[in-house]
Amino acid sequence: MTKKEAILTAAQQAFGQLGFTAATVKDVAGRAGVSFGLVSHYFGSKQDLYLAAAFDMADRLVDKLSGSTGGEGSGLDKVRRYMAAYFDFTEEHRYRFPILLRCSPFSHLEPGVDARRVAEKFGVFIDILKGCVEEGIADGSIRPLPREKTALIIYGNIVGSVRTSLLTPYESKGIFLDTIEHVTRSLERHPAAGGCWQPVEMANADSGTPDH
Amino acid sequence: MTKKEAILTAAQQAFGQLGFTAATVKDVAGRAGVSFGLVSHYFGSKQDLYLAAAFDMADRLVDKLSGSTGGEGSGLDKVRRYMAAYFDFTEEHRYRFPILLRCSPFSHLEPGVDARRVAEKFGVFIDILKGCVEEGIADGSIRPLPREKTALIIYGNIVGSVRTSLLTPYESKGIFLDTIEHVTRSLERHPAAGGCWQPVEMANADSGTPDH
Amino acid sequence: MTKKEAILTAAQQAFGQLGFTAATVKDVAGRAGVSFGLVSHYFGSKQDLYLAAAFDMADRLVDKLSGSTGGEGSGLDKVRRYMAAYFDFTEEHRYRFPILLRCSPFSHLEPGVDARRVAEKFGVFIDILKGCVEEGIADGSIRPLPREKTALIIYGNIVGSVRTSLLTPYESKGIFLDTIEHVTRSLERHPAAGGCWQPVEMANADSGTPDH
Amino acid sequence: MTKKEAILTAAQQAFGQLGFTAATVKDVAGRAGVSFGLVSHYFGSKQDLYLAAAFDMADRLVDKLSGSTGGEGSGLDKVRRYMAAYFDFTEEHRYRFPILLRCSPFSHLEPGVDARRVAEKFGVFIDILKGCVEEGIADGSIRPLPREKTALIIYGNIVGSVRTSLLTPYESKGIFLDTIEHVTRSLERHPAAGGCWQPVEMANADSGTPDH
DNA sequence: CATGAATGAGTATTCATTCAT
DNA sequence: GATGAATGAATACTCATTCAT
Repeated sequence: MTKKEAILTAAQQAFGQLGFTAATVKDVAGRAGVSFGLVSHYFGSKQDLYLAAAFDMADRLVDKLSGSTGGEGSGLDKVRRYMAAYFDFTEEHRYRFPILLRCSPFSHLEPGVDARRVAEKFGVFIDILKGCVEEGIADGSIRPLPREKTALIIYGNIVGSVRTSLLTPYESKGIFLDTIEHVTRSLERHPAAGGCWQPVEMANADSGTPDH
Repeated sequence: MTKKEAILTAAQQAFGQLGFTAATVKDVAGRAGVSFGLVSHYFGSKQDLYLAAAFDMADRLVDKLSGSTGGEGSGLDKVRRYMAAYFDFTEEHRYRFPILLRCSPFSHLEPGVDARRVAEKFGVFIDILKGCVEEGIADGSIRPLPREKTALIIYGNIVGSVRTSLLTPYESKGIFLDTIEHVTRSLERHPAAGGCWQPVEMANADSGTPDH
Repeated sequence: MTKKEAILTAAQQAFGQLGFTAATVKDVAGRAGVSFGLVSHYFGSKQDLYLAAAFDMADRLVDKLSGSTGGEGSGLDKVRRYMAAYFDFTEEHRYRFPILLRCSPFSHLEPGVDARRVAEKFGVFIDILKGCVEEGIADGSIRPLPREKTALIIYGNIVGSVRTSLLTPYESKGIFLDTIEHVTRSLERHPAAGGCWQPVEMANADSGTPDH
Repeated sequence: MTKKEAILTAAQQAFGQLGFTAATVKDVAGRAGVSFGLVSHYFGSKQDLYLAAAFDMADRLVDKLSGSTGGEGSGLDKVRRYMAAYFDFTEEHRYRFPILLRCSPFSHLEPGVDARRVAEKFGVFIDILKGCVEEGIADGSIRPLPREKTALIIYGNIVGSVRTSLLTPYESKGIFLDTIEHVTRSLERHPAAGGCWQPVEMANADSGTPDH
């Protein structure tokens, strides 16, 4: 790993734990094992570093979501695969993911962070999910529901459970799978049949092998 | 309004907008129209002020939720009334509520804030909701589901939609009512009948008359 | 004890322990069990209170030294009685005396304290001692030594041992009596005879009954 | 002189004049001609700077006292040389020495200063002096006296005269030499002979060439 | 007499940023 | 590429003092 990569990883962890304001450039440099001068040498200002760290994680997540929602399957299946991939990603990057909880349009952006650039970047997450919902309504696996709002509600559902799992002290083992079922029950057009969708697979359903 | 109350209200707004670290005591004093010395005179340290501001809002919300979930009705009804009351509260206190989004165990607590005191305070929100779920399972209005996790998922649903509505630039008009239906569809035991629950009433269903 | 007296006593203790700058008016009020407004009501500014507290102790000490050095006896005897009275006083007022260690021309006066008023007040201590030395030289009990400097050296001897006893963690039990002998050996004109002076009596030679 | 050294020297002067609480970091930076940020960059907190400044002077003084009390001579001679070296040091560093008057176990340590670290450091001064006294008692140049207490009394004598000279407005020219004679008369075993000790030499007997 | 609300100057400390090496 | 010396703006907090009740 180059020193530049080390700085980026350290920034993701530091900002994820402490937030933009409370994390310090010196702390990032310390975690990365480099002098603090090198941070600005590579990434410029603190805000630039923050966005670089967040966007790097966002890009990885977009890749994963795009990959998971492609291919065969009903729209409802794809919604389920989207959720599973999202949850999987949070556990895969347990220490680096939290920056996305902070640097997102669903969170309070701290002053000094350019909100427009963030909203633009994260619109993609909603768009991919909305595409799955639309597909499901078209193929009959999902009830006729308002597309945009339904995507937002599901996304809120996802983030809500991620927050519960990562941040709270409450007992939430297995909440990710339950959340997928919760959403499925609400969306599915033919609950009686029960066979309109495939079971999801999550690499790290309970504990997994997180980074670091 | 006494100056002490003015400081508390100003703190709720300032911390809600900017967060614990980024908000400054000077800013709070300025919003309240008092000298900054008076802030520490009444509330001590910044952290004490932060918790006082958050707990004041939490107490108000607990009162509202307790009141709304009492009385007649099925467990599913009570879940619906809980959600309606919660959403109502966010719109009623549009400028003072956000501190509860930040100072909660579902959020990253900024360094310097005592996490235990927060978790203890907010456990009540989950407990009330869990009580409604248990009641619904007992009276047959809600499917047999894991009680604790279901309460957490619903709570995550609520907070997810509040975040979408208050923080994102996405089009989310009416998302609160849709979220209630989303949760209802997922929980209800007899979807066919459709009559196990009563329509909810929200004082501020779309825009309302927020504070300030 | 009136509240005014309580404030003065509290000030002597607080300033003695913490010094002028580090002690606070609020702390003095707290020790005295009165509101801090009352302190300035009675004593005006912090500096005025400081000097009032110090001068009150100084006046008590001057009375004691004057009383002890009067009456019969050789000059050397009077020097010995002066020292004994001084040491006695420090033990009698163990918690209130230290302000005199701080507020004296032999100490660094903290900025904000009027040095002239202090030097004027404390000149009396040296003058009384110098009078004893002069008497001793005249009556032959003390060697012919420079009067002023000898008084200053003895006074330094006294204060040095008081500091050792009150402030240091070093083993110094009985140091007051040894200091008197140390000074006597240095001053006496006829050491061989050994009978030119009377034994001193100290009320609290080792531990005593200090105030508070 | 590097900026770091300049800060240390400035701190010695500022703390010596004003004391720990009253001296400000800003003042130290101003005297050293550097920005105040550099002070914490090099020395951390104000307390760390205070101890660094005091211990630097203490180390210099220990070196001087050790050097002066080594070599040939009776124990009484060594006590005299110890005193001469001590007095010499105070005049050599007239503006930087006073911090040792403040930051010593013989002074009130201001709140915020670690008393144990100070007591440990300054125990050496007493130990060296006690060594000389013991030597003198052994070789017969000093009367049989309690070793520890005698060392403490002499040390108090020294500090008393230093305080008189440096701090008071009283006429004290030549007091250092008189103090040495005062102590000598008290300690010497054979005053009649008068030849058991050598005359001391002080580099700066009256005014000298102080620093700065 | 007595209280404490209210003010604002002053201080230590943190930290992003720049720049010479 | 890499370091850390150097700066100064910003902030939480303390505290003496004033004044209305």
